[in-house]
Amino acid sequence: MRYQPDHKAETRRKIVKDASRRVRAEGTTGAAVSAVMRDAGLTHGGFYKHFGSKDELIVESVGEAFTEAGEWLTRIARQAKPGTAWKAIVKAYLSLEHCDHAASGCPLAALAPELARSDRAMKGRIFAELAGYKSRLQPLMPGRRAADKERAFFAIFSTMAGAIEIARMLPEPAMREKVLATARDLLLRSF
Amino acid sequence: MRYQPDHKAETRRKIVKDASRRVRAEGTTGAAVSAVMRDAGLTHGGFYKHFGSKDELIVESVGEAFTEAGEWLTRIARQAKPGTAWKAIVKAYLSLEHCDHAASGCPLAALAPELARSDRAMKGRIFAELAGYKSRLQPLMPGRRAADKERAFFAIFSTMAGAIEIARMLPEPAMREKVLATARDLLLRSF
DNA sequence: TGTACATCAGTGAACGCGCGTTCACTGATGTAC
DNA sequence: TGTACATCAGTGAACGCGCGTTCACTGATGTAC
Repeated sequence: MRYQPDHKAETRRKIVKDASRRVRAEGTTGAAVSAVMRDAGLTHGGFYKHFGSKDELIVESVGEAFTEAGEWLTRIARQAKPGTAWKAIVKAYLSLEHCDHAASGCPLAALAPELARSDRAMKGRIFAELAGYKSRLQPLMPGRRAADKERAFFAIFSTMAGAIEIARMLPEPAMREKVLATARDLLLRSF
Repeated sequence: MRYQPDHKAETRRKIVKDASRRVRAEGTTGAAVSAVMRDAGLTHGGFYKHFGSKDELIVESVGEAFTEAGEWLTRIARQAKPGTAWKAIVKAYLSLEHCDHAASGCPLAALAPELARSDRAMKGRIFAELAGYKSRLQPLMPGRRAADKERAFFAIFSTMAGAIEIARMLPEPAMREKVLATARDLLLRSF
């Protein structure tokens, strides 16, 4: 064969990774198949050798984004002093760095309303990805019992995603930082 | 003339109102010019008698959405007992009713990430609409000084918009209500 | 060992479609004379 | 008072364009004999 045995699988993974960044940066409609394939160094014609439809790519890209964001935040938690993991997550999530780089950030802040509008079949698969993100991060949340941690997850990620989104609408970095700091203060003093 | 003197202005306002609902329900790319005109009982050909471009309609629709949401929440505040205005706003915003009806709800929860991605010229105009929303609602927020109320506005609307967005991704009403209740609890106990 | 054929990831032209946009036209009313 | 023309909100066909998708083809490698 012309290529290594796992060449095709690697190409597919690269397409998903590139698509994941582009979807977060430009939205699900903004990330065109041809642009994604160009990102991966390929031509658009080969796309359907790897995926059955663009929707399939979108679902996998969103899954990849949740996975990457989950890895990012668990790494942050691992590097934090014992007992401060969730505070480290809040500080990293609510940073100007995250705010100004949607492409490598949390898909909730980048895409939530669009994902909520997707059709039933897709919505189910995307919800499964969100559930995976939650089950990965929930143990790092404050609270004694699992139910407390679950509530903390929802409250903390609601505030963080909303704050990043509002901050991203603001033209001045100083204004963005003000919104992020306000959300940080609310969360750090409330749990 | 064939029509009343203010007929054209009224038609334009109807187009903007209908577009505002459709944009909140389906996103800026989902709300096609022809669909918006059909909503208003017109054909798409007449669109450019009223608007210079689709972007112009989007900006005005988002402005209309902020105005409608501002009126809704100030009405809620007016009907609340003295000193509980912001709590009434939190309860109304974080209701299943609002969660399940994006078309008539807050544009932050329906559109924030898409709006953040719009090009510089549009972004400036959309920021101005957000600033109007903020200046209308900030006086109703908890806190003594204006700076406190501003921080409360950012923190509360971040949490509320994020919670509605996450809830809208969930398939079961009970799960949506759990997220909304969690965000309500956080806000009502933190200010 | 050498030739003919099979495989298959990737190419690039082409498809139909819906989009934003344009434009010649309609037809009811107002105005000029 | 009656006729010719101007106005202008709205119509509907058409435009170019980019999209998702399809498909005949390429060409390097592996296999059959």
